[in-house]
Amino acid sequence: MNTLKKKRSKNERKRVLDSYLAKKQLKSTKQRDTIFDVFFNHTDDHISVEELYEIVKKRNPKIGFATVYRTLKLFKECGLAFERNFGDGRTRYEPVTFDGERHDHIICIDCGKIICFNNPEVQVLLQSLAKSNKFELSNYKLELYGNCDSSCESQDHSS
Amino acid sequence: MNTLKKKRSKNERKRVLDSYLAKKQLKSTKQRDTIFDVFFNHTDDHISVEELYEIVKKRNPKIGFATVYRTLKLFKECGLAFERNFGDGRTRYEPVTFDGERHDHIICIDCGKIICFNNPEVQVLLQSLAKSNKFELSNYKLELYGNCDSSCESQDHSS
DNA sequence: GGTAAATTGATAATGAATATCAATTAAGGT
DNA sequence: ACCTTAATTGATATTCATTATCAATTTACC
Ligand SMILES: [Mn+2]
Ligand SMILES: [Mn+2]
Ligand SMILES: [Zn+2]
Ligand SMILES: [Zn+2]
Repeated sequence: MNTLKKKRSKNERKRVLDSYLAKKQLKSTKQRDTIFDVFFNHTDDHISVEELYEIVKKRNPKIGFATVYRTLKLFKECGLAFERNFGDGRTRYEPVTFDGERHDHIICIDCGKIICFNNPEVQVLLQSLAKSNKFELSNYKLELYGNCDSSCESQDHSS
Repeated sequence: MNTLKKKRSKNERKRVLDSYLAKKQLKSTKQRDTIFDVFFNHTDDHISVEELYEIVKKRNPKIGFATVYRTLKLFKECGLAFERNFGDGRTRYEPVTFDGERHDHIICIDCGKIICFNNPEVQVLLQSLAKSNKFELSNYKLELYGNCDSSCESQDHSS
């Protein structure tokens, strides 16, 4: 992803957020700006609320974690972020990328590495599976767990 | 499932539990017997700990809910029960059936109805998907959400 | 029956997430 | 710039499911 594209992305996101705030009669605040900057400039995906809060605090120590919770939920509501719940009990968020399509994850049970994937075959198969059970599929949750390779065991991607 | 088969199943389960208790130097207790009976005679699948506790209390009001938690975990450890976590924040358990194979679920977002399914195609597809990402697949979580039909909305399967 | 170790159940503690609420701040009109 | 109003914030309390604690009880074995 080149610089131009990234810049455009940020502006687009800002526009999405601003129009959502206007539509819902919400206000633009310094705290939301700060969290916006930190969240969308963060390179690592699938950050937990606590992790993001720790980074945000460095920029502005006065921001409370309730605000971080609230703001991430706001990003989710306006379609800028996905909310994730892998098995570890802490909610994580990741930016919605350009295409905006859903995707699923492969998680290494040794080092915590997470790979995102979007496989159309899976979608088709699950759709027909639901149909054959007389269900109208509206959403699904899919997570693969395994080992990424034999050399990752000494690492630790968890916080 | 006829009566003979069900009876054999119960005896087999009892044997599995007893041999596990022996192997781990655990003890057979009245409480474990009661919870065993209630859990494996319960027809509805995917029962929550709280729900099971309420039924167990009718049989023996002195049993504490900590014991129900502990015993369901015991059933899981010895391979007699699956532990489930759908999105509602409460852990559920279901008996492992004869074949013992894993299975996944379709959940109606209107009435809470849950259908279990075991589709070999899914397994194969996910296996190859993991392989193509250089992962050794060891487990996965798959839940489909949708509507079972148009006549279920007035019902309520939640507790 | 006696002994050691496992079990139980009442209760406290945990931890992530949400609710509360007084003080602050943003936005729009004047 | 001031006023008014409603949204926002952050410290704190609360919720809720689950786990930890621990003295009293019960089981298994001799
Ligand atoms: Mn992802
Ligand atoms: Mn099932
Ligand atoms: Zn790994
Ligand atoms: Zn339904």
